[in-house]
Amino acid sequence: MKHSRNSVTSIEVAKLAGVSQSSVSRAFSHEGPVSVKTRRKVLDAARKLGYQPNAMARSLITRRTSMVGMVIANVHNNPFYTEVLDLLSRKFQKLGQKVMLFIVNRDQNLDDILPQLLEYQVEGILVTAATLSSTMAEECERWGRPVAMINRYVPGVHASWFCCANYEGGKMVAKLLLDANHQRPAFLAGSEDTTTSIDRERGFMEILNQEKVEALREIGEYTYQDAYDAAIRLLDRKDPPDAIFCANDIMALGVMDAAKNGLGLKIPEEVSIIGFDDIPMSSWSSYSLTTVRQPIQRMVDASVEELLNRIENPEREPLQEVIPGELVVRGSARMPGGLSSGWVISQDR
Amino acid sequence: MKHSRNSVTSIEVAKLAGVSQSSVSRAFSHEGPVSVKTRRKVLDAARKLGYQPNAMARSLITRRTSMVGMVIANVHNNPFYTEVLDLLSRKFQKLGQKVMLFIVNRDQNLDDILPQLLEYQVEGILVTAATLSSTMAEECERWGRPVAMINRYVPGVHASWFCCANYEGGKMVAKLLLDANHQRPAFLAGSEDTTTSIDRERGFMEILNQEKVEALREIGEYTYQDAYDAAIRLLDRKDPPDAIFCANDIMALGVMDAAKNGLGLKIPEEVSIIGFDDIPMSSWSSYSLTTVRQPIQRMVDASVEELLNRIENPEREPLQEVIPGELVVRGSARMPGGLSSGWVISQDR
DNA sequence: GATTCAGAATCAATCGTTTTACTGAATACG
DNA sequence: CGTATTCAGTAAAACGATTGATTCTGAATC
Repeated sequence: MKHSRNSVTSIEVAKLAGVSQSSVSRAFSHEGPVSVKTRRKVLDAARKLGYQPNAMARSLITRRTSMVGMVIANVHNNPFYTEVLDLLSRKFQKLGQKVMLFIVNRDQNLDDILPQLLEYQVEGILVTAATLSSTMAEECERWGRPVAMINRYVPGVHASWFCCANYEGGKMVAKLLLDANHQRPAFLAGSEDTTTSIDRERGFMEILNQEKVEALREIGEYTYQDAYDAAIRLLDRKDPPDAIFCANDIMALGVMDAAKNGLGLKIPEEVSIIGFDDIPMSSWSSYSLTTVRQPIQRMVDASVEELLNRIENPEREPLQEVIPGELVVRGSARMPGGLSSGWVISQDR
Repeated sequence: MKHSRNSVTSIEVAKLAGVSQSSVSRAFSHEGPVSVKTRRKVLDAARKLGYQPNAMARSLITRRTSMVGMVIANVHNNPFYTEVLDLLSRKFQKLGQKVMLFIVNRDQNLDDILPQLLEYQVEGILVTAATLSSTMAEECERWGRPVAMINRYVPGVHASWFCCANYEGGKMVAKLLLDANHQRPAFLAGSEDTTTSIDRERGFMEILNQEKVEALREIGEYTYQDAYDAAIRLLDRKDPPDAIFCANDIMALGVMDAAKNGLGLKIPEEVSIIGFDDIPMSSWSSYSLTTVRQPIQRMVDASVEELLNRIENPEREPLQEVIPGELVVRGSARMPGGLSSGWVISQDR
């Protein structure tokens, strides 16, 4: 089992360049005094040998790794999180951070993932669409490993998080449906254990209750197919809803297909459908889904910057922020007079 | 700039447990002789202090990191690669490998990514949907870092790769279209610089030329919108095609929307559309796209296993494999008699 | 020509493990 | 009883870098 891996060390470079090993180090890390002459000699020798500093050895002494851990769920069934993953990864890259990736199931326990990340000395952890137990989060923070979350929060825990204004988004949708004279709205929930679905529903119901409008409710996993099936159940009853607000876009698309192709209903004439996220497919002409757009870029930027910030300044208190989304009006829902496809309404109107 | 990071070391554990530091090491790595008594003492002390071995220090001496590099492109605009990413990541996880992730643009030069991976001592590199220059690949291999690619190959380079049988897939589609009496097929190419599109087109054209059937051709980026626009150009001419074979599914969906919603054409009565990949959206009832399914699970399994295999056995010659896809018959293309929606035809029929 | 002094180069300690070689104690055996 | 033979445990040398302390230059100053 011989492993003849890359074994060009700074010592060999030093030997070839005729300088000391520390000069090689100095020439690479732009610290300390090195004359242009020796630097040139070193760099030449390094190139000749194909030398590259060993990040493990470096991090051992500097106690910095420039690595962050990234834990993300729902990548395979929700394009929204694909986009988050993509943006996060690129942003970290641009800022010189290496990313150690773990893709998990939404409900998967992270207790065996985090130790691995800590073993590898990641300097911070970014969790998206997966839920961290509060003890685990505290654990990380206590060891000086800041944690930032996107679209999840753990009440009372010492960590950063950035969420879309789900509650307010739900309210906004309810208001619009009522304004457009819907009589019998329904909410299609995603899994019960995610704060996103819960908060969106709470906001939605808040307004309906206020106006004494009763709402139907169905539930499914966060998938196209589950939503499709749930929609059939919902729309096939004797007193079907005239509007369905779905916990996210993927579900809304399933609902649209169920209504249109499954039951032959006209959208939005016979039933209005609204989603949440604004994934790329929602703007496709077969769907033209009216939805609440999540401020994805801002969530990504904010969380990454906050994480790196807290890595540099461990004493800093974690930041938490609720970022408003905006309603994107397309063709899948009847709208109040004056609002037509193409409008984008920010949440704090 | 004080960083009070996790600084519980094996020495402190040793002190608390009243044993030597090497015994702590022994107790953790299940190597060497340790009595149950001392192991228990060590593990107790470790738990009390929250000790975890430092992977950097370990890898420095063992010269193993259990890390692999993963470079992937097109994640944001092609759900197929999202799925690949997801499966790859989980598979590596299951096999105890940590993944260092880089998401790049398809046409991005990897010359600045690879050095970073090598610096961090990844033991192998898995490249998907991005293209590695042959010198770079050789470089990695020469330093004992095996490279495996999915859906890309570099002719003559010493690396592993696993591709879908794109050429044969193109042939299969052409045969079916001809068998179903299409007179005027078209190919909608993705970017010119990807072997996938090129090979699929080559196979497609091969059969058409053989039968002396002329084909139209359009080109667009691998995106819904580009394909939509290209389809309009294609279908709006005086002699429009009666079938369009698209370089991938995302493009096919754009084409379907252009035909159906943009130009009011009936699918498949007025125009047949076929894609490649079989992404989840293709089975949605609004599309019901007939397509060639890539053997994604097998490609992932094979490439991961091959990579790890070559990490353990550096002298092993790299493996290369072309894995057949299968035609999934749905409703978007007229089929020869006897073939109806629901059929799945493997490539080597 | 002796003295300073800054800048360049080197020395050597260090990071937190693994692992080889060695010590000591306990057991087995003739 | 004396000597092999285990087996557990320890000391110490790596691994490949960074970095504070130290020495070495050689030019500038007096």
